[in-house]
Amino acid sequence: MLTRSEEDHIKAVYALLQEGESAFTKDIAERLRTKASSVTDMLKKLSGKNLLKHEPYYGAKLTSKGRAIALQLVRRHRLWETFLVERLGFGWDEVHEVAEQMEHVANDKLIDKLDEYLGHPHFDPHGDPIPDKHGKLRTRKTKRLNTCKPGESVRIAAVSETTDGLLRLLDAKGLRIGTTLSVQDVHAFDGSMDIKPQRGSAFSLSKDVSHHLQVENA
Amino acid sequence: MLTRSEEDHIKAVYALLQEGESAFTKDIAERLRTKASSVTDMLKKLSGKNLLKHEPYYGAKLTSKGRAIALQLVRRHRLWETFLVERLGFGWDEVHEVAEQMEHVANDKLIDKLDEYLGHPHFDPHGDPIPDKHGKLRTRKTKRLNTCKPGESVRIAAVSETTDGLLRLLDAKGLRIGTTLSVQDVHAFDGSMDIKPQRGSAFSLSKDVSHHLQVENA
DNA sequence: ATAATTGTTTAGGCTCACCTAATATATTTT
DNA sequence: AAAATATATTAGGTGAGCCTAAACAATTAT
Repeated sequence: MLTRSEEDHIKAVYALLQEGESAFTKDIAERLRTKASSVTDMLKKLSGKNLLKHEPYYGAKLTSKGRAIALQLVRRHRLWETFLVERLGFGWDEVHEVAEQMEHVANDKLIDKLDEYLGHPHFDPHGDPIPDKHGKLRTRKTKRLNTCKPGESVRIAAVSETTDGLLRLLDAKGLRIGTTLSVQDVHAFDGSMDIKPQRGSAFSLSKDVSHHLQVENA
Repeated sequence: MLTRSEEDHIKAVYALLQEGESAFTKDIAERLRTKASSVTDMLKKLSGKNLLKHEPYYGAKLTSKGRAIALQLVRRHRLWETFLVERLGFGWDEVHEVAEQMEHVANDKLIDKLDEYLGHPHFDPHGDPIPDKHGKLRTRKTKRLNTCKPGESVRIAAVSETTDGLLRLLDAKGLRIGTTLSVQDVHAFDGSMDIKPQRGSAFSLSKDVSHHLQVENA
């Protein structure tokens, strides 16, 4: 049985490894709004429990045991988010905080039943894949919108969930999961991009935004 | 913002005050599976936050602020129990532990939406009343089955939720919330009672059981 | 009324998860 | 290559929430 803090650290390491090569102390601390020295302590502790490998000064990697736990947490988080949006009628920009708390409720039967109740969804409201009972993730070939070239036609598959200002911005522009759009122009100067949704008129997106949109070929 | 432990203590005090006159250190400790000295510490702390009055050696009483918090927790707990049974298909004997965890998820909007989703229920799966948003409880005139006399005809309104062996026993005997039954005989020797459900044949219940059944006139 | 028992509080200690400050290592700049 | 900078670890400290043991208060039995 893990404490909440242990779970949070494992999830942070998992998330950072998803984003890049390694999970560094500093980045973990930033994500958890804590200090690097606290993270070092916890990495040692988790290392002792065989949930991750901590090479001092070179970051952390999860063991398979640790990864299984992280996937379990991600599963819980995304199932609850799905519940909150689809059943309780929350906006997709409001659910992260709440799910962050709910994911720590530890009861396997609960999650199995919730999964069933929701119809075994494969993706959450932000388009992120929900690991199944065994930690298996459905993968898609997606790329970030900012890497697309003028002329490409793509569908929005997922949005990085961490920033809720972003979600409100997308709402305001009428962009959501499943929206199809074509890239009209990319401006080298600032990386901004002119896009045209399938229905609706063209407008431009900053690189900050396009970078957080995962798209797949339409 | 209260910690989980603070919330647990307030709920324990509330529950004990419901059952009897006073909430004593020892009983709180027992309920929380902790030690009396730890409870004393916490009572001091909560006293300082004006959530309860602690008369040393004479137990604790909640202030109105403390009672409001307790009712809030009871509301969360019973709404989640209702969700677990009615939506996820849990048995009524399986939900206490899980709800014990879920009740600590703090988000008012979540509880309001859950309440709405469930259709603003007034009673939980064990027949216990669910406080509304403002902490108001629907009251009924119930009595314990063991206080009934032969010849009385009553309906089961609620079952003390704390003992899950009891709930399984009731399941096995076909007794549930809403079941109507008549009292046939009461044996002075052991306080056991012969009852006959409206449909089905008569059998007897120990005082241990009848004492935990809240009934109302049929 | 005194003694024994039961329950409560106080005193002092422990662990967990954090912190700051100091030190060590790695990386980047000059 | 040396110096400056960024990041990580170690050392030592703090508060929360628990603990045990001892002192204290109230209740019950003799």
